[in-house]
Order: sequence, then structure tokens, then C-alpha cells
Amino acid sequence: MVKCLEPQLDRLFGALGEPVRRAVVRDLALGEKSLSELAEPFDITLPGMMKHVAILEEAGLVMTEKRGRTRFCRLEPEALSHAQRWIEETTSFWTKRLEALATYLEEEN
Amino acid sequence: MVKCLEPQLDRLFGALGEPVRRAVVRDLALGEKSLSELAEPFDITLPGMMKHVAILEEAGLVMTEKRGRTRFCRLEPEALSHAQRWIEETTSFWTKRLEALATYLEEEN
DNA sequence: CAAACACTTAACCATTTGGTTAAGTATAGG
DNA sequence: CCTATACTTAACCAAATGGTTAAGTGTTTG
Repeated sequence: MVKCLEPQLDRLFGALGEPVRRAVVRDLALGEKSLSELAEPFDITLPGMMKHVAILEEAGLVMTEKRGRTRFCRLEPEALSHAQRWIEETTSFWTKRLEALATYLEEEN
Repeated sequence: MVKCLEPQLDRLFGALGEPVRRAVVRDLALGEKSLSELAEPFDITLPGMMKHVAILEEAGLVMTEKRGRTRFCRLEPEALSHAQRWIEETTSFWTKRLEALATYLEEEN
């Protein structure tokens, strides 16, 4: 039996597995935005966008800060590198395996 | 209003947002495995593992083939590169933005 | 050919997800 | 101070998720 040792990766990949949230992540590269500014391009209510932003926050992708009556959202640029690292580790693991297999087949001749 | 143009990314990131499925992806780097071999390390039934493998298949991460009474699963090594490309595009977008901001602040002085 | 094996299908279940509406709270502006 | 703005909270909803059990189907194997 194996347990999950990487809940942060669950949240990170989970957060990215939704089109609105990926779009928000791209939007925020243009700079800080308020919740209503984020919601505006989508056919979505403000509470709806709040839930998406909360999920992005828990995934570590976004930071929010309230100034006056406005909540501003901005990117946490380090976050994506965790996902990237997992993918790189995994593909390099695959590649090594495939190279080992190729070597083996060559020595077979 | 913005629609989703990348359903494959939804499936890909969605599939990776679950610890059992990430573990399966790593397991399969060791080579082809049957459904029961995949299920064995986890506290999960065979139908449970079948659902995970089906999701990995729809995400394009895994190929399966039935030989005799056994269904073998193997990796589709190209699949992860789509996720990697999205992350790279997004972070390079961020980086450009941050560099532009740095330049702007420098010229301010 | 009978039984064991490896999966498959179907039905069900609790929880989470992605969304809503409606009624708040708190700040800004006139 | 009153009102509009911008968010927040709560309650609700349908559908999807991650799991199960139970009863199949199709392939070895003795």
C-alpha cells in the first residue's frame, strides 16, 4: 500500500486541470488584477471566480491581498516549477529506461 | 466570454492531479505492466484501478492492449511534453513580463 | 471440460467540483 | 450620512470523481 506524499502536487496539477483556472494564470502574467477584472472575460459570477482563485491560492499559484474594498490577485512565479520538476524527473526516468533497453537490444546482436 | 480550446490539457493536468495516477505513470517507466500488477501496490480493487487507467488513456498518457486474458499497459512517452510545453510557454510569458518591469523600473532612475 | 484466473460491467455510494442565487459586510464617494 | 461598489458568506444544486461490491465474460490450464 502506497500513500500520497505529495499533496501539493495534487493541488497544483488539479488546479491546472481546469480551463478557467489556466486562463486566469495566463491573465495574471499581464499584472495584478482584481477579482471582478478576472471574472469579467468569463461567463461566471463573482462567487464562482472566488472559488477558482481560492483553489489557485491553495495550489500556491496565486497570492491575494485586500486593499480597500478590492482584492488583488497576483502570480506566485515559483509555483509552476514544482510541476515542471515532476514532469522533468518523470520523463528523464523514462528516457533512461528506453536508453537502457536500446543498449540491451544492441548487445543482443 | 472565453471558451476552452484545450480539452486535452484539461484531461492531461486532471489525470496528473491524483496521487495514484502519478504513481502509475512512474511505475510504468519500469516497463509494461498488467492491470493487476498496477493495482497490487495500492489499497485499491481492480475496477478501481481500471478507472484510473481509463483516465490515463483518455489523457493520452497510457496505451493498453489485451493479450489473452491480460490487459497490458504501457506509457505514451510523448504525452507529458504537451503539459511541459504549456508550463514553459506560461513561465516564459511571466519572465518576459518581469524583465520588462525590471527594465522599466531601471529607466525610472 | 471444469475450474481458476484476469479482467469487465453494472449498480451503487459518499464526497468534491463547478456553478448558481440571495443576503450579508465593509469601504469609497457625493 | 447615504448609496453604490466590491467583495464575502451561506445555502443550494447537478454532475463528476474515486471508490466499492457483485455478477458477469473470455482464456488458460490441469
